[in-house]
Amino acid sequence: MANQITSPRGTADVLPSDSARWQYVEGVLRSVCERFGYQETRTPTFEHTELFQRGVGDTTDVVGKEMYTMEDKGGRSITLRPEGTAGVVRSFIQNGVLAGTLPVRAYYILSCFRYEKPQAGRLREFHQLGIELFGAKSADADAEVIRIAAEALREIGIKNVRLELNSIGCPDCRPRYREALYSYFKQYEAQLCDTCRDRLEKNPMRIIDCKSPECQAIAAGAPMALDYLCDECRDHFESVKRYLDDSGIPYSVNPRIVRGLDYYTRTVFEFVHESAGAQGVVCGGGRYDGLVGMLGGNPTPGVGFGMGIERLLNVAASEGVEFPAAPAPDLFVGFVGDKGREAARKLVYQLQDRGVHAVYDINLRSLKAQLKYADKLNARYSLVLGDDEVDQNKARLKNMADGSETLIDIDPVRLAAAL
RNA sequence: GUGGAUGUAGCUCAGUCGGCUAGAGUACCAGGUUGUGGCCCUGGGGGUCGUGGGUUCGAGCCCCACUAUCCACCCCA
Repeated sequence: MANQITSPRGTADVLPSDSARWQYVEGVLRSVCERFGYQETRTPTFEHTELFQRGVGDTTDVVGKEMYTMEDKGGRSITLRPEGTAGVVRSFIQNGVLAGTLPVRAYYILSCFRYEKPQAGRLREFHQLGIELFGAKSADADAEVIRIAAEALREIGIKNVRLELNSIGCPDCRPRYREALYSYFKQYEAQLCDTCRDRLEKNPMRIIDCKSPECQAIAAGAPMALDYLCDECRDHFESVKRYLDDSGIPYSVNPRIVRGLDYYTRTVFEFVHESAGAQGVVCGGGRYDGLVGMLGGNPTPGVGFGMGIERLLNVAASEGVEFPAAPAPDLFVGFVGDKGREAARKLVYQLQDRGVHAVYDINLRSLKAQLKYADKLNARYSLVLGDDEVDQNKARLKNMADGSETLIDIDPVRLAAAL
């Protein structure tokens, strides 16, 4: 292993033996999204750095210290996307999508990049499903998006997740709240941790999220965003809760959820898994009514979420969720002797041309080894061709699970029908 | 970025007080059975003991640095 080139830190391989799980999960997510009327969109892996600075926010950790930013040969500053929303918004403004029929419903499955210290459930390249719903400001949109997340988790078979919900207000009411927070924390300034003393000026809402015991104790008495909502925001939040009640989706209001991306307004939510360690947030999202305008489009409301595929897989594994097995061959064709070998190859070609998953041993091993191989591949049926079979055009079709055999003509049409 | 633990075969791991050519299970390959898988038996291939340096007659084991993984903080998916 000394000179072996390894994968860059924080990246992970999906091996052939893992890919069935990925495909299954992605398939479920796609079908849920499409059933709710969402269409897939794909955007570039890298964008102009400014997009994220303006969209996600300069003061966030994600933009401030976690981006993969580089200068390309033309002297442009480009950045590997750290999240999906900004790119989609950029694309939809640029291509006039938001000028068409509203609402617009879109989803994507893509990888994101953040330069963080890797740990379980946290990679430098990770994959997420995201959905975005543009052009609907009513709480119906928030409820729809949350319902999709809940349905996706349910269909994958994840049980121990809880939905946590909060409203962080809008540009009308947030300044009042910010001011109240500021003056509250100001009186305890000396007791706050170093980072929180910093946050006091920049973004006092973040102090609420601090894990240090001192800050937590202070934050316990801090004013809550919910108490400072303007009438519209309060009505909106009440409606979201009511629609969720109608959906039978349980939730708890957690005033501590503030989320680390600046574009959120009003509704923010997280689906948190019980078991997983510190990285229990499987899905997070919310409303971002100001983002389209901030990025130069006509002001258009939006709601969406991101769901981490790796975390989904981790959490599913921890709950013992069973995924469908990788596809196994329908038929393994073994052979003995040159005549058998020729016949086996031709038969496999004919079956493959008819869409049958048929295989033979291209390593030309002993019959015993061939059948061991068939067993490893989990083939449903096997067949052995030798001189006798070729001469009589008949072979014994063997069911690998129970060992039963039936005599059958060596004919691709009959065989395909028998499998 | 901070702190802690760990790194021996593809995988899971033993390896005593520093002492012969570094082991087991599993996986892989072959044979036992010249044309029938799973079970069993036999044999085989596979290691720069994470990397580099140091101590020592001698290092997988002790010391230092680096690196990677895991865990926690932080942040978030």
